[in-house]
Amino acid sequence: MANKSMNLKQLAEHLDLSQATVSRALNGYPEIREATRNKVLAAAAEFGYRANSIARSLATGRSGNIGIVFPDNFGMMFDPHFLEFLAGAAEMLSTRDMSINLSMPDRNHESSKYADIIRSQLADGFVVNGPVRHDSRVALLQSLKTPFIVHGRTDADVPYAWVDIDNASAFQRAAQLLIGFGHRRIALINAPKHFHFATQRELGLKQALEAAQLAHNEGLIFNEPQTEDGGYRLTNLILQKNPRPTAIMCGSMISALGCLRALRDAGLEVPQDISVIAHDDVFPYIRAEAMRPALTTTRSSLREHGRRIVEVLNDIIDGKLPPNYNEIIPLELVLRDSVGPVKQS
Amino acid sequence: MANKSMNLKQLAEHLDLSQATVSRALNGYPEIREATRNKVLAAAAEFGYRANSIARSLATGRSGNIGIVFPDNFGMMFDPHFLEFLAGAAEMLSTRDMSINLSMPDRNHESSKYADIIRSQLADGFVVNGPVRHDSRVALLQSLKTPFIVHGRTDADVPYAWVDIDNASAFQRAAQLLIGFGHRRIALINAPKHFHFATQRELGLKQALEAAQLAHNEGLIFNEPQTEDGGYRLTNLILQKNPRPTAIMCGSMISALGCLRALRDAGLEVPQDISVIAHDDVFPYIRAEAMRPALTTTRSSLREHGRRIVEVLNDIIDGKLPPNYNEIIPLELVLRDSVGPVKQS
DNA sequence: GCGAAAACTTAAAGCGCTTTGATAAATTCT
DNA sequence: AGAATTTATCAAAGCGCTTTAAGTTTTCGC
Repeated sequence: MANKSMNLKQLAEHLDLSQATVSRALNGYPEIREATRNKVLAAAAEFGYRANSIARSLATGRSGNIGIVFPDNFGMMFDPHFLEFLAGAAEMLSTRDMSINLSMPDRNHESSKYADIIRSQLADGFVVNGPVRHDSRVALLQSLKTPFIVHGRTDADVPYAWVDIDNASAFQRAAQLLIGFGHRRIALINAPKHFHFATQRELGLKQALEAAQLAHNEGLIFNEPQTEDGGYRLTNLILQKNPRPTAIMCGSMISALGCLRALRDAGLEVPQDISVIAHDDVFPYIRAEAMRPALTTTRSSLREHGRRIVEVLNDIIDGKLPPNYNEIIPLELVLRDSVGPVKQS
Repeated sequence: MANKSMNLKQLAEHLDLSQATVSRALNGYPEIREATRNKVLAAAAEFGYRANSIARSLATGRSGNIGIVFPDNFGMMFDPHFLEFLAGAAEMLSTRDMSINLSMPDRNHESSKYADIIRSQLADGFVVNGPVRHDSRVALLQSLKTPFIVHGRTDADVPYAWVDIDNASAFQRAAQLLIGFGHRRIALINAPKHFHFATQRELGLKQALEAAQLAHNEGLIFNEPQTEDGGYRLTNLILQKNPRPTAIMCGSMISALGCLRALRDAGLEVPQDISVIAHDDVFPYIRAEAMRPALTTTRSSLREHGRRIVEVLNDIIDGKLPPNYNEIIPLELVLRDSVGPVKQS
């Protein structure tokens, strides 16, 4: 019954109005009398009428979708945090009756996926995830003349829209905290170098060291995918350094898990023997506050990023914001129990 | 240039053919002469023509999308494995020029999201993720007369399409392995009881115990979201039991991580002091084979599930498979190093 | 009360495709 | 060779909506 629903024509006939009037009433055009609009709205509600979005898209040229193409950074290894981002984006879009068009890049002709989606008019704009420093997608999307926004940043020198956190200053503040506790040798378990955020985090650490007139920590920075076992392996490497670092910074909660595992295996207590700070993307299944000891973290909710970024992207699509708009989402340094003064040895 | 691309009309004019002929040639209809078809194909390639999918959808009534609505099981807490599933689904769809329409359920009027998507013709079918035992979505989608498939199963007594793994027999086999090693008290860190798969896993364990004529393990089964800190907390609880269980089964690699953390904190060696088996959904960032010791697991790739399920769903949509089709994907029991004989005390 | 402006409503075109039903050309059958 | 098929192509309708341009009615100033 409510299944094969009524279309505009039938609704208009039922109301004894033209399709145009009904359409306008539904879409909030001003030239419709209040009485008429109410009648239309009531009937629409009664019959559960909802515009066929395909037809609407064809007429308006707008799909009502935001395109997201899986980033393929490490082959087919997708950062689990990405789901949190998607959830945030979907959540915000659902309040606007929009949705995500999610697809996988073609293995053969890489970049063509975006062009395909545009030509097929499947999305009104894109969010680019997991940008690398030299990311071909920004040039591509620019040449495609389609609205897009990058979650994070690239090294591109052309202007484009992005929303990011201030990775450099976050890690600088975290490092300052460690330095304040007397730490001099600070190791960094970082994402691969081709990610802009990874270079920024390294920069932040180095700036903090410089500001304190400390030596750079050569040989203590590692760039790898932030997996659990990567964190484990790299921490073991770090522990073999001589003199041994007294603090470790981890780029993600997942690598932090591996790091903590290695520390326990080595019989080291946190923070008595060694301090740990991780970056927390706020991932409900792995919570920094539930660790023993609770982890001190730089913290920024990817869910929130997802929400905000589609908000901005929509404004860019609507022309309310310029196509080179950018925004830095502030992040917190959450002090918990995994950082302490350097052990006197 | 390649941006605002040619449409069918222009392509037809260029070729001096009717739109109908060009359309048919492109879509592989048999009544087109080979020579003509080749000419059309060549021109399409030359101009980078690609049918506007919105227009096609309007004409055919098919959207080319599979709808996936975020499952909202624990409030807004989304299982990170879900991303792997999405990746698999997107991957398979991309080979068919289709994509995923991803959206979030409305907080206010729950179920209406599916109806909205159908009325808006945004998807040709749905996959239902994270089914609970009494899941209203199957009845809803059935009443909406739309093709759908469930990833997993519910307790519904009506027939519907699903693809699942045999959780019961997987956990039975795993438990048999433990029993073979002399384990008598086996704890289970399981997902909440309202998930069908959780009840099946419990059933598998109990069947194995029964078959070995062992007492049921009352008080050793825990049902909670499979988080890292949940695994930690529950393992601590388990370790306080008297007599202490000699083996623990974990429903996910994430809870297994917490479990192992608790065991190390308690100074217990795996497998010398206690054996551990986990279920591994194949999550590249947390790998059972990279643990110390490498974890023995029941193993089934969610990525693969995603691929297979959209394949099946498409066949259901096309009428090649019945709407109550179902399939059990086999899973492996991967023997590694975390299971050993019971310690003689 | 009249003309002009404002307020409302409508018919119809158009979005870019697929598909039906008709037509024209090529082939086969007596 | 002419009728009956088969094959290849086309013109036009239709998918369900939005929006333009044109009407019709109401309101208002004087």
